[in-house]
Amino acid sequence: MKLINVYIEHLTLQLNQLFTYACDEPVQKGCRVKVDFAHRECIGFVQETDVKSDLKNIKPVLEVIDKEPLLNEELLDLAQYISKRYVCSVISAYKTMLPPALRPSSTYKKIIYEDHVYLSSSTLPLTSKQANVYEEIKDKLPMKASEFRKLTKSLAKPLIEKGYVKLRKLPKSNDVLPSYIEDSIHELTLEQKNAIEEIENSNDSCFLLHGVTGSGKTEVFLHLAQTVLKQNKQVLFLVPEIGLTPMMIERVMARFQRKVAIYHSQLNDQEKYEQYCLVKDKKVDIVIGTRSAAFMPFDDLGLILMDEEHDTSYKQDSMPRYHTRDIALWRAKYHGCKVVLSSATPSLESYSRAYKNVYHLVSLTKRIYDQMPEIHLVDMKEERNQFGLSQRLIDAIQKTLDKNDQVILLLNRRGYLPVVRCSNCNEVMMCPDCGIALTYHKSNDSLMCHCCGNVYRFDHTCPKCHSHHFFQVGMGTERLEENIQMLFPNANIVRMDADSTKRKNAHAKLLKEFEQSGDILLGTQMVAKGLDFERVTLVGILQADNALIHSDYRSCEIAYQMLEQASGRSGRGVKKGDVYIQTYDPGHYVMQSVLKHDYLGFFRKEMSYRHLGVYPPYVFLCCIIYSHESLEKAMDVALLGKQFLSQFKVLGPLEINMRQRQKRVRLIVKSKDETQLNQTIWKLVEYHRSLKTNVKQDINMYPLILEE
DNA sequence: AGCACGCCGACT
DNA sequence: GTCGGCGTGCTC
Repeated sequence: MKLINVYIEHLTLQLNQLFTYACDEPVQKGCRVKVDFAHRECIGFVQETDVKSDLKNIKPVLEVIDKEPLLNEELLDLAQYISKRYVCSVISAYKTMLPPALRPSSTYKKIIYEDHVYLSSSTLPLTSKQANVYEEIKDKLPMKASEFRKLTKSLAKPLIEKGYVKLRKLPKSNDVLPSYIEDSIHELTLEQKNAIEEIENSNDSCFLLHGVTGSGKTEVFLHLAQTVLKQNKQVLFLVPEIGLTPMMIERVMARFQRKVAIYHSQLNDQEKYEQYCLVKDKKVDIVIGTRSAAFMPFDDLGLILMDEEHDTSYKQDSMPRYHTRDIALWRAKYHGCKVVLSSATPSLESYSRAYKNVYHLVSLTKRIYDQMPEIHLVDMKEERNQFGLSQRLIDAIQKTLDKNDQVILLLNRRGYLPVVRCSNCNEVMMCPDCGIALTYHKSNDSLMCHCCGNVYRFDHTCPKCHSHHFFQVGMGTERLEENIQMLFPNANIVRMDADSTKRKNAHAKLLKEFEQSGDILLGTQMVAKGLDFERVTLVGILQADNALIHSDYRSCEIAYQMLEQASGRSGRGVKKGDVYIQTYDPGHYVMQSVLKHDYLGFFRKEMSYRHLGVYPPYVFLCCIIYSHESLEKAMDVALLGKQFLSQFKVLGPLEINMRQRQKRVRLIVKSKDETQLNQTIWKLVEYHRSLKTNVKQDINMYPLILEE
């Protein structure tokens, strides 16, 4: 009797261990099996074959699901690395690495197939009509059966029956590629040429391309990719979750034609599966996509490009909480290829590594059209606030519209009213699950929790005192749109936020609409990222201090990145651009650094604060959240956890927002020694299991955002 | 995470 | 005397 070791699906970190089953059928590492586990059917993922065991009661596997391994050796190894580094189960790493349709889940996801027609040979006689059609279409094969029937009409059947063509079932494919655009090849600037040469001629493996906004980083990317493709190697092109995804895909497609796979969260399961197979079957050389694209089954990777490397969407905020940068570096090492991280506003972590020559720093200091936009800090203490706008910004918008140029306005808050407060009894509408204020959305006349996404009916009656009157304080993008339309009745306004981009491809559609006929693009931070429209010469940022008031250690870095990136959307063409930043604190070093486009100045200042406060990149952090319906219970277990971690500096326990009606308590662990931190956290997992408590412990290694 | 097991209170 | 409440512990 042959024995195998499998990981069991769905069980949390508590059960990150192998279980032995008997299996006489041949089965390989990396395949799924169906097993009986604790009196129910589960999916197991084969990790080891031909193992020895002296356990009694070894059950047989019920069914071998896969003939071929789902993951190759490299990706199986990568899962072990993710599990170790991020303190998560190996099975959770496998799950994120696979497209949903192939995940080791207990519910089978259906893969839809359709018929394709292939050329075949036959000696059976054809009628002249049949022969004519056959001659016409035989060079166009293979094609979809539906298309074939359209072309051949009634002659389809005899051609198939006589064996001149044959049918084969393939997974149904949808065209996920965006509309085709013309490629525009730009003459490289001297800086760009030097950057390309420096990267290609170096023996270093990881580069940080620091280029100011509008300096043509994409063109550098495309040239580097070209060289690698000529060597018949593959290129992975990573982009952040939103915003510039459609624009970047278009440019890569325009340059390299159709041998591109695309992978991002907006694809449905079927589409993801198709794109995954394109890579697995070696039908494409370039993959462009968001963080999940980092797990594509490459066999000969030649280059990894990571655009806007500072973007926080590169870190997954559910298990496994990996950072895409770590995955990129690991895979580059495995394939012996280069990684280029790129940003106009690098993360402090990456820039400090470049500073210490861990990464090779390459800089682009000039814009293609050589003119940085001019920044105007508008001191809101001295301005009258009209519908959220200062007179200076209103004048600037009017001037820009008069010139027939375009405007981008950024307000990082969606909805209509961020807080709904009864004007009679001061009651604030709150989310019962999260305990935070609900936002009023006018479009569907409802209250939404921006934490959990729950939507509640709103009958405009206070649940406490039954009054019908509410304060109208604060503003989100929805209300701003209304106000702007009032101020500029002839302007065509496009609003882009999480609400207006919910539908599929809404992103690309809104951007197209703005490009063709829009005057003002108004939105949340997603309008700050990567957009490249030559006619935009004014960017206005409202409530710029919002980002600074968080207590998070990273809030200044995030604020700086957001302001500088948003500023970078202005004046990207021949015309000079302006940026108006409305703030109550124009003297703040974040504002002053943005004013002078002084990244290095910001970096030095922020690093000195991080050093003083003992925060990354000077130490490694781990964030642990204990949750339970009783605050007291969660607090008790958190205190035990803190005791267990007494060798480190631990902040907390601190009560934070509830989630799903569970009270939550947070610990933050700081350590200068990464290995020691990692090992101790694994011991904490063991310790927590030994407590046999029903308080949940959730671990986030190297967190980017602390306030949850 | 489920789901069986087990130890007490309410009820035909 | 039994039905079922949910706290606890195990899963090859």
